[in-house]
Amino acid sequence: MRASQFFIATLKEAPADAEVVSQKLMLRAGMIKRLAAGIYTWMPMGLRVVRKVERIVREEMDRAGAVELFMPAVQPAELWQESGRWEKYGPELLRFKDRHSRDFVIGPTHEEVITDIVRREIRSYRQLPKHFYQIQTKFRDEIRPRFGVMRGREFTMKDGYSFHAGFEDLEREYANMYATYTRIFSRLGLQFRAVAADTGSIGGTGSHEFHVLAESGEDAIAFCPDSDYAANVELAEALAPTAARGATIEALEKKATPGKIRCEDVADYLGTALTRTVKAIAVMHDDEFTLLLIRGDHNLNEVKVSKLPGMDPFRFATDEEVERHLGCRPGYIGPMGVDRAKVRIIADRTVAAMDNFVCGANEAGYHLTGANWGRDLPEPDAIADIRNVVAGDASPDGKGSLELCRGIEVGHIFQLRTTYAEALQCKFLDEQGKERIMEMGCYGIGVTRIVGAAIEQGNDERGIVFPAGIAPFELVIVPMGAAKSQAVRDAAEKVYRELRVAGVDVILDDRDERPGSMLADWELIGIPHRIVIGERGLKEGVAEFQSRRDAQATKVPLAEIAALARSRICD
RNA sequence: CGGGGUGUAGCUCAGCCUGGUAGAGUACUGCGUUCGGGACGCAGGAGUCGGAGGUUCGAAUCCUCUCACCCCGACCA
Repeated sequence: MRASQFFIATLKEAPADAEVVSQKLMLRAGMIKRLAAGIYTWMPMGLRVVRKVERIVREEMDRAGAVELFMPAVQPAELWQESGRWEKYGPELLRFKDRHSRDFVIGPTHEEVITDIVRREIRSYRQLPKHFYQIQTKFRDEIRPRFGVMRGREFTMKDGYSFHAGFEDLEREYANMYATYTRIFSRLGLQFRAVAADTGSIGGTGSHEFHVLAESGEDAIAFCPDSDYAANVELAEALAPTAARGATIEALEKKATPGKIRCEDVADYLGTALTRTVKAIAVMHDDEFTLLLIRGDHNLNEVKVSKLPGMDPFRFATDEEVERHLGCRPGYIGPMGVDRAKVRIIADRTVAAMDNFVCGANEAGYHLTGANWGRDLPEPDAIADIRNVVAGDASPDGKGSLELCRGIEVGHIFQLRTTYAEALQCKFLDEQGKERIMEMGCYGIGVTRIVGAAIEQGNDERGIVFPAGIAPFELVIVPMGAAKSQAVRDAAEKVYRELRVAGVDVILDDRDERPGSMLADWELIGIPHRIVIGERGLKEGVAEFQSRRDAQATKVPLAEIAALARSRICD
């Protein structure tokens, strides 16, 4: 490729609304153009990256035994009504009517369509198992699109669906996909981690998310460095403390804490540790008022709470409701002296094991110190895991302690079991000639999100640092002052020809820009390797080779530079 | 949807408070000088000031409505 024929449109400044580094760099490098909220054009430079990601995904899916097809983005409402998701999916599902006012959707995912295909095509256990996948445009009408291509409304996704005669075979394919995804993200050059995910309404353990590790990630991940345990923080279990409750040493005392509402402030004011304080969170389920107790330094896990019996759905109580049930406004509420016939108290496992703690006095401006279960107040009505794990917590697998990191979800594998197959009556005949419902798995990869995630992970002050496998070009040849020097032009053309013949994905910058702006452009775009050819070097018969991460260029005899570049690219 | 903010040239923004000929940088075009780290000079093209209505002799500026976008909270690859 010659730069003059290609399309390069870099920007010195990023549009003001760009938030994360990947979005800024992609806009500056001219890879994407925003058309509407969460909707982007992939410009030629960016599209090359998408295509390279797709190619790796496709190769590995094919190798894993999946077979590619291509389903329509536009889908009739009937299928969605049949699966029940026409009602359940909510406003994220983009719906519209055609000219005959028939209802359609733009597919946010393709379970319905693929299940419809399979139920029509597959009759016998002899045709199973089968794994179909596609790389397709999806549309999800996100509440708040942001972070450019990482949470767009229109995006490219690889979605695969496997169909099985029985659960054991689904488990086999699930393991196959786990391995395949691991291979894909490794080949993409990403630092990632597979984590156990919430299986929501389906239940069971059959779901893993693959996260690219990045500070800007929207998901928190708990993992154990001493084992392979990793889980979404929403899911990671906080074990009960192993140490038993201590002796009730301190006397219960009421202390004035004027204006101190947050646990941090109370602890500071009383000169005690934050870990000795207990915060009470008032929630409502229908008309039932419940106080949730967690240690001052911990955070409530709403997913865990909503899984408790009689808590789904719950909401936070209003100030007025708090005052009605406790006779005190929020900030000083606590479990002490409440009417337990009307107020249920659920203590986090950690809180249940605390002694001599600090809590609100249910009187504005006062907290209690030296509170003890049993002596000062009845034991909680229930003890449960209702908090987020924190770094240092014991790993649920008993093999050490947890650490936290942030991640961008780029893949998700899921044992769907028979949910969709049942709704759409996707059946087959088994060996006994008996009709049975198929077991299903689904497997997604956010292709366009990967581009953003890779840049979040690979960038420096000069721009993008792409993993070699997905950069728009593997190598760029930058001739210095080509307009003036026939020797430079000839040398550049010769090296360009050699590399092309060798099968290198090379771009020759024949734009005759000033050296500074050419170099700055290619660093911004993140091309992994470059060869600089100039009069200065040619006099000594050398050109320069430099990889994107190298601090300095290496001088190489002109005759050898193509071979050197080839070997460096293959590393 | 609730709360906050912004709409002026492709991009970054000034001008608005206090109404009076629409600006700068960058990008683009031409010429000249420059040419190994985003050069410089001169000349030029480029904007329904988000839209509609109103106040006024006069509105980018004041008022009302509206649309779009962004940021903070509840969804997902």
